[in-house]
Parts: sequence; structure tokens; C-alpha cells
Amino acid sequence: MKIESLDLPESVIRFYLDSGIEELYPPQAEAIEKGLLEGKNLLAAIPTASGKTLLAELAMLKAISNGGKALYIVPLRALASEKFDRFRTFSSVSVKGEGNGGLRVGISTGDFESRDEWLGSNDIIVATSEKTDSLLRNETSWMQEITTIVVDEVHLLDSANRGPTLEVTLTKLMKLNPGCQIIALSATVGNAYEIADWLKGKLVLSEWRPTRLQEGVYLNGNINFHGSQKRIEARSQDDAVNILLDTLEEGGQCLVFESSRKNSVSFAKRAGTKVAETLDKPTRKALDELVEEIIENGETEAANELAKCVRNGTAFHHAGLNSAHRRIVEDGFRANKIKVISSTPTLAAGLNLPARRVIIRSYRRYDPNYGMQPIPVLDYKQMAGRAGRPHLDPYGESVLIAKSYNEMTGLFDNYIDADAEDIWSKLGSENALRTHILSTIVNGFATTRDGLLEFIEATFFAHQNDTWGIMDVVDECLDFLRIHGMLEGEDTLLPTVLGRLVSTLYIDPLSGAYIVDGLKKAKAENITDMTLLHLICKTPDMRQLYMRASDYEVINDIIMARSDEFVEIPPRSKEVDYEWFMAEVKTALLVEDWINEKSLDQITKKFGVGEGDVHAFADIAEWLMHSTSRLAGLIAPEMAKDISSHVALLEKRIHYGASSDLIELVSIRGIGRVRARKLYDSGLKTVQAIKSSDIGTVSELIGPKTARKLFEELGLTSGLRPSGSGDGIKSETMSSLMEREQSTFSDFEK
DNA sequence: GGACGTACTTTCTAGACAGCATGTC
DNA sequence: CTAGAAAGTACGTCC
Repeated sequence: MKIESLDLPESVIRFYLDSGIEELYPPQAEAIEKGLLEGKNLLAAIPTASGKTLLAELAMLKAISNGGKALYIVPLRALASEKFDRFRTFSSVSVKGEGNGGLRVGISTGDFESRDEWLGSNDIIVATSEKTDSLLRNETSWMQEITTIVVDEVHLLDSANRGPTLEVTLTKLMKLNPGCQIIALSATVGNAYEIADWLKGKLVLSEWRPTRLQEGVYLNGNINFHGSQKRIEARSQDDAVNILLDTLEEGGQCLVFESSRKNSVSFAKRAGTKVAETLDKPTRKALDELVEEIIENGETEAANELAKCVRNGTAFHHAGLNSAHRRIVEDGFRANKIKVISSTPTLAAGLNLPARRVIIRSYRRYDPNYGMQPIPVLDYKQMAGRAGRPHLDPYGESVLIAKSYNEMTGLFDNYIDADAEDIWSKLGSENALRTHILSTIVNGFATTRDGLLEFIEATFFAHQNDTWGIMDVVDECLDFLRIHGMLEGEDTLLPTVLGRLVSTLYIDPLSGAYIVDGLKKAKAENITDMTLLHLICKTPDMRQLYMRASDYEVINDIIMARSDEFVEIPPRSKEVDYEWFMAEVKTALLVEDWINEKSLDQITKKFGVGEGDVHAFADIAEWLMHSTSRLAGLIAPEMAKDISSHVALLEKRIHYGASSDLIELVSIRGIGRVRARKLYDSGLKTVQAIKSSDIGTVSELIGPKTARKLFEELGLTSGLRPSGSGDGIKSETMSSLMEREQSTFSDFEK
């Protein structure tokens, strides 16, 4: 089917022809035939890179040309910006007819909101599913103007964490805009028809790919495909390294999936010594530039390790990296400078980062309840599907590694030739229902118990199950919400002020209940930073740190020593709860270190986490401390004095990772925890003090460039040429390399 | 003395969304 | 109730 033949405005057709797209892929053509451009609902369950985005684009552009508005829902922030950037290239397309201006695109995620004064004035809005939920909870008016909804990666309905949110959000949207077109995009799953049926849509089901994908299993020096075999030369002890070197020889790049961060790092190191031998001069030079960039953007040991790998043309990638390092690795790989990325499943879904060959070094993942477990077929397909760059690689290959003939046949049967699992709604659990029942009632989608049941009947859960099975759980949730003062009334369900606040703060009602309870119990004379930090760390919305074997003794001692700082009496060390309690305290200690200005390097070593993790922990903690602050405002009369101001201060300190004395300096744009500390320790403790100092002094401390910016920021024009010296980067890097510091939590506390 | 080999023991375990109001080193 | 890979340790062998 030709693009030209489609019922679309001419400007749209010209746009695609100009970008070299003339012919639709078969699944796209099928979607058109099934009414994509006629407002029909649709579920496209097709492989990655088979043109799902284009399919969605066509529908959105068609809708906008008819005066509509589109919402594009994605599961990841990174994906949101990727789509946002893509859709912005439409700005030149005059879809809306002459004189109506160009197409406008907005983005809304937790950490990034479009600059547009009013998000709703855009024609396309890209948002994460949680943000969409939050916008609904805040009764955003333009939600009703949406005429087309695209849901990317709907198979996430199956996720226990985030599936229920997506499900309830879609149910609400369908209730709100009954005439709205829904286009759902999914990986190939077992029961795609069931999802399509729930969405009252037609199904486009296909395995078609633009680039051929060969899936094989490596055993004893050969990759075995269906009907063919490829010999791999043994250049080292390590099978995966040999497969990798073989790919490089053919001019391809490799993506290696590992089951843990540690393994991904160690593979990148190990492969590095061999990969380095294959690099030519220009590549080495390009890599050296990346190495410098990595060092500049890192304050930890991990940065040095990454730099060492990148110098050799390899890299690792996992959620512990900071965002700069992630970007450098991803871009370096796209530019074909970095030859291999050894990664945890971070790269399996989401970002568009294909490679010639994918090596899956472990198809098992650790589960605390069941030990090492084989990953789902769906996850395997996502990883294997990364192989083969459309238009660039002649083909893609994915390789599993087996140690025996039996294992190999097992892998063929259970992965390569297997169908992906069915998707199952996870809305039935108390955890999921508690929060979504509250939001449903707060938003007026249900005002009685019967109304609530009617709403639940419209969910995917009800589509798959009999709802009588969860009646008990629903009633338990309603009781919970009543007991904790978030809901009142028996026949009519009315949200209280607290209930509304909890819903709009986007926290779990259980978190809300813990916090309110803790605030009421806290006694003024015992309250420390730890009191409040531990309070938010025991909340189900907080992510918790693991307890390692060596931590037990230390954490135990800390709990004993600081026992009166907690709002509750710590459980006895023999009780099961004690295990949890220790993890909460350990997490609180990390945040405590962060706000006491411990360096990132120290924190990452002490707690065995990455820079990215520290920021992630701080991020959640800040959100929960903000929520605590708002809740404290609501129950102020029932609390000890001074708690409110303490909470507010902590919120700021977590945001900046700074002690109280730096709050004034740190709120200046361009000044963070590190620079503020330098200024403060040199006697420049306030904005006033800086204003009355001279730029030369400040330059000595934070560098001439930043100093100039700082003075501009404070409304002082900098007439003077800043004095001061050049960069200290080299010496700093050296010293951090030389330092032999403590490596575990216990070393630090002694 | 030291590089390497082997067998046994210990250790550790993926990812990432949200509020609010604008910017870290 | 359930795992398995890598890193660490202790000891042995060969040059």
C-alpha cells in the first residue's frame, strides 16, 4: 500500500514522502484496512521496529486534521522524550489547514513538563501512564477534548506494579470520552485478542519484521539456528566473548544481556581486553573523547570503571549509572564508537537501540522467593528483538548460550519456538485496589458501592475474571479507607479532605495512613531527621535498600543506639518484622548521608549502589517528604509543635542534598550542594555576603565561568575579568583513583 | 619465588512511575 | 521448601 493512496491531508503525505517513506509495511497496511483512519479502535500486536510508531502517527495526524487532539501514553520517561522529539518534527506540517498554525506537541512526565503555558493547547500530548492518571486525578479539563489515545506497550497491563494504573487509567478515559479512538500498541502476546476485545477494537496480529531475525543457541563452538549452523572461532576462554569477536569481525555491534549489574560490569571489563585489539586509530580517538566526558560527569569509582571499559570500546549499562553516563553510552553505541554494551534488562524494552547481534548470557533471573527463575518468553522476545538495525544491518541474530545438548533443545522449545505468555490483569490485589478505589471515588467515577462495582466491571480485570472473586477485597479496601479517615458514608461513598489529598499527592493510601499516624505519635523532644526519614522510608511508596550479610551487625547497633529517634518502638530482633525494619533504617541512613553532604563517592561505596540510585532514592524521598508536609498541614492541631517546619526544611534539604546552613545559597540558580559548601566554608555564608564580596574571590572557589553566572544571577554585572586558575580536573581524577577507601557499610561505621 | 590450576566456600542478586516548581557539577 | 555465577580462599604444582 502506498502512502500516497491514503486518505490524509496532502501536507502529511508530502512529509512522509520527503522523509523517504513511500510504501507501508504489511502490518501498517492491515491496520489501515481495519479502519485506522476511520476512527476505529485497534490493537496492533506486532514486533518492535515493525513500524508501530508510524501507525500511531497516521491515526493522530488524521484525527488532528479533523480538529481532534491526541494523547500518547508511554511507560517510560525516556520513551516520552524520544516520542516528543519525533512528533515535534511535525511542527512544519500544516495539518490543521492554512492559517491555523503548525502542529503543537507537549510532554508531561514527573520530571519534565512542557513549557507551554497550558499543556492542553497542544495537538499531541505525550505522557507516562502514571502522569496521565495523575492528570485525571486532578481533573484536568482538556482530558475530555482528547479524540485519539495511543497506548504504547499495552502488554504492561500484566505488570504487578504498574499494570493496574494503566488499566484503571484507560477505563477512566473510556468512560470519560466514550467516542474516543484507542490505538493500543503491544508486543506479541498470547492473548492479544482478549485485550483487543476489552478495548472493543480490531486486532492486527503479525510477526512481520523489516529486518530478518535469526534466533539461535550457542553450544560447544557453534551457533545453531533452525536449519543452519555457524562456527565460532575460539579466541578466548569465554564463549560469549568469542561470539562477540565474531560479530565485530563482520562489522556488526553487539548487545549482551546479563542478569545482574555486577555481571554486566564484569563482562564489559573482560571483553574489553580483547575488543581493544580490534580497534582502529580513529575509533580509539573517538573513544578517548568519550572517556573524558565520562570522567567529567562522574564523581564515583564506577565512573572510572566505565571509563576504562569505554577506552577499550566496551561499556556496561544499568540503572545505577547516572543519567549523563547512560546518555554517553547510548549515544556512543549509536554512533558505532562503542562496539558492545553489556547490560541488565534496562535496554531490553523501551529505548530504540538495536544491534547486529544480541547475546543473552543468562536467561535466568533471581527471585527472592524462588531462587533463579527462567525469564518469561515475552522478556526473551523483547531482548532478541533488539537484533538487527532496520536499513543498516543485513540481518539480526540473537544467541542464547547452552552448556549441554539438552539445555539447547530446551531453549529452542521454551523460547525460540515458544509463544509469548498471556497477559493477566493484576488489579485484583489489595495493594492495587486500595489506591485505585480511592482515586475512582475521589474523581466521581463512583459514588456508591454499586457504582464502584459497575466501574470495576468495565476494567480489564473484570473482562478476564468474575468480579465476585474480589468482592471481599473491595470491601476490605473500603473499610481500610474509612478507618483511616479517607472515606465516609455507608451508602454513598464520600471522599474526605484527607482522601482527596492522598489521591492527588499520588501516594498509596497506606503510605498516607502511616505518615499521618507517625506524625500524630511523634513526640517533639525526640524528633530528629532520622525520625522523619524513617517514617517515609517505611512507606510502601519508598523503594528499599537490600540488606547484605555484612550489614546486619552494623544496622543492628545503629538501631540500638538511636532507638528513641523512631516514632515506633523497633520490633524485637527475633520478629520477622525486624528484617524489614532494618532495611527501612538502612534506606533512611542513605538519605541522611545525602542531606548531610556526604559525597556521592562515599555514599555509593558505603551502600553498594550507583550514582543513579542515590538520585532515585533522593527523588522518591523528596516526593514523600513533600507529601508529609502537605499531610502535616492538614492535621496540624493533632501534632506536636515544630514538626511542620522541620518537615518543610527536610524537603528542601533532600532536594539539594544539603545541610540546613546551605539552604540559602543552594536556592540560587547554578549553585548546588558542592559549590554552596565551598562558598560557605570560605565565609560566604549568605547571598548578601556574596554580593559584597568581589568576583575574583568567588572565581577562586567555583571557577571563573560559574562565578560570572552567579554574579549575573544575583543581578550584579561583572565588569572585572575574573582571576583564578584553570581546571583541577586532572589532579582530582588522579587522587580519586589513588585513594583506597572503605568498601563496605561496616567499614564506614567503625 | 611466583604464575597458574583446582577445588571448595562465600557472597550476592533487574527495573523505575509519581508531587511541585524550575535548574546540578 | 526452592539457584547459580562470580569472586574469594586455600592449597598444590610446575618452572
